Formats: sequence, C-alpha cells, structure tokens
Amino acid sequence: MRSIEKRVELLRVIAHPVRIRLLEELTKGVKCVSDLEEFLEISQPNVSQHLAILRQYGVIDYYMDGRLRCYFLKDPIIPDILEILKKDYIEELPAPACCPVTKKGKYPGRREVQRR
Amino acid sequence: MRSIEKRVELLRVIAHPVRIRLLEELTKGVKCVSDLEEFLEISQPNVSQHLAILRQYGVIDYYMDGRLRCYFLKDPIIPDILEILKKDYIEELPAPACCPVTKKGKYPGRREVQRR
DNA sequence: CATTTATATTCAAATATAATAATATTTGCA
DNA sequence: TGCAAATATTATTATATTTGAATATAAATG
Repeated sequence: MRSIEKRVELLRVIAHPVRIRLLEELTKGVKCVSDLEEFLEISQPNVSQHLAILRQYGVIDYYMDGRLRCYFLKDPIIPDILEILKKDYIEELPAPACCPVTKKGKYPGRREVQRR
Repeated sequence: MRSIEKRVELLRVIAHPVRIRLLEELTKGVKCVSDLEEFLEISQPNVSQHLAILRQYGVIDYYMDGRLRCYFLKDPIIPDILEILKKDYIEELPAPACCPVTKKGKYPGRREVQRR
C-alpha cells in the first residue's frame, strides 16, 4: 500500500487542469508531444514541463519513434481515479443520526445538521 | 459529471497529508474538533483551518452537539477515492506495442521503450 | 556536416499554499 | 451576568507552484 506521502504526491501531480486533461487524453492511447500541444492548446515548452512532472513521479513514460517522443500511461491507478472523478454521485452521504462516537460527545442537545 | 475545474479542485483539497488523514478518520465516523486535534497531533487552529477548507469545498459538514462541532463526510466520492488510493496495483500498464495512433507517427524506427 | 524538426531545460516573475502566533467568537454553565 | 471550554479567524512569514521567455539538445534529412 502506498504511504500517505505517496498518495498525496500522486494526487498533487494529477490535480492540475492541464495534467488531468493530458492524462484523460493518454487513457485513449499513445500521443506524441506535438499531438498533445495541439490538443491542450498551450505552448510546447509548457507541455514538456507538465510531461516532465508526470514522468518524474512515474505516472507516464515514453518511447522514441524517430524524433517523436510517444508518451503513454504507466501507473495503473490513473484510469481508475479518472473514472471515479467522472462518475455521478446523486446523493450526499447521510448525516449521522444521533449519539455519535466522539470522545467528548455526551451532550443531550439538538442534533439537527446546522446550515450556514 | 463534474467539470475539469471541479475535479481538480477536489483533488487539490484532498491532496494534503493532514487532510487525507483527517478524511480517512472521518470515514470511520463522526469526530469533533478536539478528537481530531488529538488524532492528527497538530495545533487546534490548524485543525480548524483544514476543516474550513474541506467544508468550503463541500467535502464535509458538521452538526452542533452542545459546544462541540461534530464533523462528518458529506461528499460520497471521498470513500471511493480513499479506497482506490490504498489499493495495491501490482503491474505497470503495458507499454503500447507498435504503430501507435499518433498524428505524426509514421516513422519506421525502433519502438522499444527507452530507459534513462 | 549544416539545417530543420521535435522536444527539453533553465530562469525569473507572479501567484498560491501552509504553518504559526495571536486573537476572536460561541456556547453552556455557575 | 460572567467565566471557561471549544472552536474559528486573521495576519504574517515561509515555501512551493506555475507560467512565459529564452535557450539548449537530439535526431533525421538534404
């Protein structure tokens, strides 16, 4: 199991609008840098910067195809996370009813959920 | 479906060692601030700051129990994400074999994965 | 072998995030 | 009403992240 630090690291790497779109695109298949540049509509150096971050954390890798670098997904957790993020959740989790298990929670007062 | 921006926002909110531990703890049940302070071993104001961020983005909510604030999970995606992050993935995703679908990829050269 | 194509790296400026310390607010109770 | 417990807010400082501009590198081609 990944350590807390590794889990945070992974989330931080995915948590960027360019990188999440880039990863969505790579779940569909291999892409070279100029393909990604066209798709993402950002500058080529910026694409390379984001690719470098993703590669640095082991999320993606590439192979050479002539002078192209063809990038692909490497970490198998990525498609799973991206899928969950796209899923629709209809209901909020139910507010716990009464008498929760907090260490100090012995008060008899109202227990309705407060709204601000 | 959440927009890209909302997905990034959610990931950024979870992607912090204190907040991920806090959320793990809340998946087990309701907790008041001083319970969390003890569990997280950080200062009370800092606990409140992290709780405020999580609440601001609709991830958690609370109800009053006397002078306690009892916090609980609200966004149903949280347990799912936390579960995936803890899952063990044995294998890396397979490197695509030959002839990938890149727009410019017409080169006949070697296609083995390069290692640095 | 010089040029072109594809991509990467470096640096600096702007912005965002986090922790700490100090203080404020709210609630229940004597 | 006044005090204490529980929690929140604010300001400050330190640090990290992001982008754009400029430049560098590496491979193929003529």
